[in-house]
Amino acid sequence: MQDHEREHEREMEIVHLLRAVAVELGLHSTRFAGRYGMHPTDVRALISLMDAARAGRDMTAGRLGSELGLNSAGTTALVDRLERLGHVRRARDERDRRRVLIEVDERAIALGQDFFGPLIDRTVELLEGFDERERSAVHRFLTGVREAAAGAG
Amino acid sequence: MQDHEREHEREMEIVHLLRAVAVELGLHSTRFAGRYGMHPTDVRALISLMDAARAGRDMTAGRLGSELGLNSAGTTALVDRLERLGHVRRARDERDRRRVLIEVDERAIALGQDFFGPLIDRTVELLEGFDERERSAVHRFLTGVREAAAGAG
DNA sequence: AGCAATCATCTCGCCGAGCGAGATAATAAG
DNA sequence: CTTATTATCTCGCTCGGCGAGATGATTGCT
Repeated sequence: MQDHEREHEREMEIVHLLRAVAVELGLHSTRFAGRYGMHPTDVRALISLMDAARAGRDMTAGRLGSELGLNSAGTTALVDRLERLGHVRRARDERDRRRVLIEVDERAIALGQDFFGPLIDRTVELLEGFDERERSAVHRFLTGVREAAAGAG
Repeated sequence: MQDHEREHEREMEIVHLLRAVAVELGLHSTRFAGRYGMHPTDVRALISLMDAARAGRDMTAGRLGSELGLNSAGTTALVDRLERLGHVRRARDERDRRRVLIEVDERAIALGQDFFGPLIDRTVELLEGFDERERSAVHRFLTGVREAAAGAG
């Protein structure tokens, strides 16, 4: 076998690893959802809401729905479910009273940290064993894949 | 700001990048599903089936369902859908006639390659710009995360 | 061999997530 | 001030997935 063939196999192995990781992370979210009586979409919604909160942006019902690819009916149902579970609150936007702001409850945030925290910690530990050039490689790889996935299809 | 704090921020940035990649790959699968009249579960099923085929393992209805976290009723419905679309065939296992082997149709494989091929190619190209130590870093990172996600929760 | 227990899949009836169409209320445009 | 647009919600429906249980095939026990 030639060198460049061997190299290509090595690259394909990484591609399959990446897919396996994506699947595994999906399953992890699903376990989280199931444990707290939610569905995958609800978890994705909480993640979007926490991202927005961390970035200091406020989130409306409509924006949440469009990020998740839901139409308005589905979005209303989603927020109803999360509100019923006590994970979010609805609040009218006083500047534009057509809009409904969705606020995450502090306990939902704590729940998410309890569940995803260990995984995040393990990942950070892993990265602490890397030197700067290796971390940079991981960073470039992930950035490149994200752009390829967002751009393709 | 201290050095180790800066380093920790860099590591958390990678953690968030990883999550973003997982989300983006999920959305990409969803687009593929929507384009061909399928649901996310159907795509995951085809991926499992192709993985098995590539590894030379044959896949039964029950094993497929358990990999996807479906019960037997849901599995039957899933295989019905895929069969109706012509993506798979049912075949009795002649060694153990209780079992139903699921075979992927060649055209379904071609479909998947058409859709995921460009993304895979872009990823391989990306990796070709990496030297062996960098590739090794990416490989170790993905392996570590996969194990952490599989083990946690 | 013969009968019970187990296993793999399928059928039936139901629940609930998400969609399309359209209603309602608030804001913007003319 | 009337009309168009925007944000959300309501209603009725489809269909993926579940629980319970039926059916057919295999294995174990005696």
